[in-house]
This record gives sequence, C-alpha cells and structure tokens, in this order.
Amino acid sequence: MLDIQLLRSNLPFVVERLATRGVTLDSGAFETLEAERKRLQTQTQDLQARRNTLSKQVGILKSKGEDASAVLAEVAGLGDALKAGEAALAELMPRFDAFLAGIPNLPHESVPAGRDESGNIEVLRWGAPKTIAAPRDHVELGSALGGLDFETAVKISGSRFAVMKGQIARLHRALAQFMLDLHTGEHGYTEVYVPYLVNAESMFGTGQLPKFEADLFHVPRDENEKFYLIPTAEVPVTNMVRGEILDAAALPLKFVAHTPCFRSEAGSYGRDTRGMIRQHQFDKVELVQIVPPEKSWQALEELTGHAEAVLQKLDLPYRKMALCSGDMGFSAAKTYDLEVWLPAQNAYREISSCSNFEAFQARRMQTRFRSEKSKPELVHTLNGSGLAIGRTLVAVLENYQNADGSITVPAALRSWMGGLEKITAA
RNA sequence: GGAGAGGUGGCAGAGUGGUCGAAUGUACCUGACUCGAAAUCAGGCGUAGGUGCAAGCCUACCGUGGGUUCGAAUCCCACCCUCUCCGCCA
Repeated sequence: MLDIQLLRSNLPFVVERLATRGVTLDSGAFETLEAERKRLQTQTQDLQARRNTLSKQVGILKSKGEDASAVLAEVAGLGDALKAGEAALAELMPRFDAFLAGIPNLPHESVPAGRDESGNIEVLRWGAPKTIAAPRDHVELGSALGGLDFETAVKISGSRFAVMKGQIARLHRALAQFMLDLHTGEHGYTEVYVPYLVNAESMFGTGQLPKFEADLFHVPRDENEKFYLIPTAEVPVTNMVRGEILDAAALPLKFVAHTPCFRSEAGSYGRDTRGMIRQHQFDKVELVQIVPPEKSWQALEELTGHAEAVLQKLDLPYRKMALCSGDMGFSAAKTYDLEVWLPAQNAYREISSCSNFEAFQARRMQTRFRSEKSKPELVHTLNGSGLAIGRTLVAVLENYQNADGSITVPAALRSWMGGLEKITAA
C-alpha cells in the first residue's frame, strides 16, 4: 500500500511513477473520494465531539441530582445528523481503502523503464554454458532414468503435477537441504517452518489479495471462512511480523524457509505445459528479510547475492536481470530475476526473483520498529527465491547430463546424496 | 468432538453504565541525590486518524463484528482466539 499522505501531497508524482508501470491512476476518482472523505470525516467528528461533551454533562448533572432534560433534548437533536454521517463514512471508507489497496508499488528510481519483459536489463552473466551435443530435456532424461513420471501425476491429480522417484526424488531433497544449510550456515538466516494454509489477512499483507485471488488455491474452512494455500513462503514468513512493533536492536530479521508452493496458474494455460517448469505444486527455498528503511537497498544486493551463491556453488550458468518497470510484480519497488541456463531450451529461464518492497508490504501489515525515542516507523521487507527447487532440479538434469543419459551429481550435492557421483538408470 | 475458564497498555493486573484511554505495580526514559552505581524521590511514557505554521485541539481503538443507551472496557447477540480437563489422533 502506498502512503496516503503521498497521494494527498503529491498526486502528480504518483501518477507519473505509476505510468512507468503501464498503470493509469484515476486521479480524478481519487480527488473525488478524498474530498468526500475529508468533508464527511471532519463533519462527523465534530458531531461526535459535541455529543461526547453533552453526554458528559448529563453524567455530571445526574450525579449532582440535577435536571438534565434540557441537555438530553439537545443531544437528541444531534442524533439523525450523527447517524447519517457515521453511516456515510462507513460506506465510503471501504471504497477508499479498496482504491488504495489496489494501487501497485512505485518503482524505485533505479528501475529501468519498459513496458514488458523485453525491457529488462541484463546486469550480469555468470558461467559459460557447456557445449552439449543434441541436449535432451529434463522430461526425456528423467523419464529414461525412471525418476520423473508425469502420467502417474495426471492420474492422481491432473496436469501440472509431477511424481518423482528414486535418485531423482533424492536429488530434489538434496537440493533443498543444500540450500537451507548454505543460507543458515554461511548467510546468517534463521530457518523457519511455517503453515502452508494461511488466512486472508496474511494474503492481503504481502499483496496477493485482493487483486490476485484467481492465482490462488482455496480451501474452505467453514461457511464464512477459507484458507488459502501459499503461493510462496513469502506469505507466511513475512506475515510472522504482521502487526508487530519490533525492537530496533532485533533488526535485521533474516529467515529462510523450505515450503511447497501452490499456484493455480490461471491465465497461463498454453505456457510451459511440458515438464516441471510450471507446476501447480513446487518446492522453493525462500529468503525473507525485515530491515530498517535505510538498509533495504544494500539488503537487496546482499539477498540477491545469497541466491546467486546457490547457482555458483552448483556451477550452473546464469544471468541476472533487472526487471523493468512494466514487468515487476504488484508489491515490488525493484526486482532482480536470476535466470539459469537450460541447454534443451537453449535459453535462460527464471529460477529466482529477488525484490525490495520498501514499506509497501509493511504498511499493509502494519509492521513497524521503534528506533530509539522516536515514533514507530515502518520496516522495509525483502524476499527472494534461493532457489525454486523444481526448476533447479531441471537445470541440474539438463546441465549435468552425459551422452549416455546419466546425470553427474554436482560436487556440492554429493554429501546429501550419500556420496553418489552419478545417477544412472535403475 | 464434549465440559469449563478467560481475552484490558511492553509485561502483570484493577475496573461490571457516567468527567475511563483506562487505577496500581513493573519495565523503560528524563531529572534530583551520589565520586560513580544501587536504593530512594519527582516527572514522563499506547496506537492510528483528522485539523492547525505551531502549541494544541478533536475523533477512534479495552479479542473481532453487530446491537441497546444521551453515554459502553462495563449490558445484549454472533464470531474468533487462548488456557484447563475428558475423548480421539500422527
């Protein structure tokens, strides 16, 4: 959520920054809402103040045993105007809040302008893709090794799910273990285990609701309430601090979590239908940081570096992209995507997304910290995949394939694979 | 699933219709005393919003949402959560 004060004091600036995202803010609608809000609120609060004063007088008069009927008559005269004002406010404020909640974050000044992904800027390229003659894709490799089975997954659930078996399943698990140990051991993150079903307030806090309900899976709880399956650990982990006023000395908070992620992938029916690239369920190791505002830009660089370290230790070629204004997510002020080399696609594909949300999520969550003596101040939040495990598995299979269809186990993973150096057909 | 108890400020804990945003204790901040500290004493100390150049003034908030009333932390209704006991369960 944007700072309401910023919209009031500098609406043209907000309009201009949002335009770089391809978003047109209806400034006329805002000005109308704001004028109405101001009129109703001041008027209603004046009436409330009058009523409170008179009601106090009633109490004083009655305690003295005096007649209060004149005051009671006056306060009765306020009744209708007061009720009408309160009702009008109660009707207006949700519309006002909904308008505000639907506005995406403003891109940071360092974000390149652009309409779509073609405007993204490559800021770094690491590692040289190996030359692989006639590379096979992960579906072919995994199936031949007896470790990837999409047909069975279709029977159990439907499309966009996978079954893994044997050493491939173990490799998948090894990747998660490796990433968790790296981030906790070398990057200073605290491992957390969190719920996979969350409430609507949490989804609102990180910005998935109200705009992106269609991308989420829902689980009914009772007639009035439902849970949402998390689309990323960002949601439960970041919301751990929702509504909190943190001690300044406790910052930064750095959490890492390994969770499954569930996405309905509404609106992407034709894309990446083959293999494990785009699934309804996938595992991810997520990095989350809660930091003081002045530290967040440095933290974004560090956090992205932590995700890059995973790729480097696995010796997987990748490039780092600065997303342009038009390609960023709703809540982000700036995002780096890491894209890993996939030989069979002859392309770099997204494997991590690292963002600084500045105070956008913190304001929705009301997460603040108390710097010495001053008023509570909103924190900044960041997160990034470190990494998406399903896609990392794909990258390992395709980049480490051998001519005979076997897979060399990357050196960094062998201690989690019982020392195994090569995966061959069972 | 059944029975009971309870949700009030950072924490503990009063308050059951009226100058209550809320006693008291504790923690914390400032000052006094002290060579310094402890102890003691005095003062301060919730959040959000509105308005104002500012000092300030005003509004809302006692789990959440409704209701009764001139007036609700307090009364009524619904819901949520926590704890204890029983049952079941990994």
